[in-house]
Amino acid sequence: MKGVPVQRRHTRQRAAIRAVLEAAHRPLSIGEVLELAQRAVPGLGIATVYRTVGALVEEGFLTGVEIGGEPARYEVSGRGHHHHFRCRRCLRVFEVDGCLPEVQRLAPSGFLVEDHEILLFGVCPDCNSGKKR
Amino acid sequence: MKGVPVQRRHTRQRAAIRAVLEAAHRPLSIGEVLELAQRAVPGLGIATVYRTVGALVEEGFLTGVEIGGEPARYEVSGRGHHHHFRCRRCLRVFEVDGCLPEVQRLAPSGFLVEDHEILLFGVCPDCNSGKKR
DNA sequence: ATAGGTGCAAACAGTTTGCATGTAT
DNA sequence: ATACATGCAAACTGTTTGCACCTAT
Repeated sequence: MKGVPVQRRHTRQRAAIRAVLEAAHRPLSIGEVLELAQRAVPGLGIATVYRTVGALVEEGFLTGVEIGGEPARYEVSGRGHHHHFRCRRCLRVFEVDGCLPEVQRLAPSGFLVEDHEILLFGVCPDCNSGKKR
Repeated sequence: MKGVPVQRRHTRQRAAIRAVLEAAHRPLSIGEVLELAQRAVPGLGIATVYRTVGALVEEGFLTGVEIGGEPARYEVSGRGHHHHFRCRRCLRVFEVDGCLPEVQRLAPSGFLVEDHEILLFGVCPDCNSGKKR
């Protein structure tokens, strides 16, 4: 059987993918990671991005950010509990610090709430000021 | 050119699809709609479900409920502002009445919040009491 | 030398679309 | 009669996987 590797190797593609995600201060989609990482590693294939990002999620280095209907995005872990804002114009997703612990109490009695997600939709500062369209 | 139909027809499949969504008191995925509606219309094809649900959304009869990573679900419109709870065991999605208007204020200044979504994850009463597994 | 990693292409799942046929009006 | 709806299969998109080749260790 194949099994999970017992050891990770340092490769150019893995380094590029990590670098791209660390540099971005917002969650990136697989496509965004591919495009950005290809600047450092031109021949980079999309399968490698999927596999590497998947591995980084398993390692706990990355956390997936799922927003309905759209492809998953990934951000570096460990920035504490936070939520997200998605801009309708540029379609980028931003971090939103803070939370409302009361959300847990929205559920009707009988429902056991273990986790929650708050998503905000609107227009980001850049797009609102007409800067980058 | 093709264009949008100027008139809707009443067909068995459309009636079955509406009925299924009205009977469910929770959002249903395309697959769930197909399975349930096929009890009334055996030969029903999945393309018809996609097209009909899409049309019902355009008409405003249905509203899409998107939960990250999973196929979209649909519920009948007009039940007022509410959010959703997703059970980790049975994977069903339930309505959650109420809201926290303060969520709008989570966004950093400069961000224009136009809408929001709150998702709760956990275990529903059925699954929690060990009823249906 | 060898366990892992990479790129390519094939395989998949969910969704959309073209088209010949069926049917509500 | 005719415009709209349906079912099937093909086409697409995003994601996963098999495999021969490459490379960090």
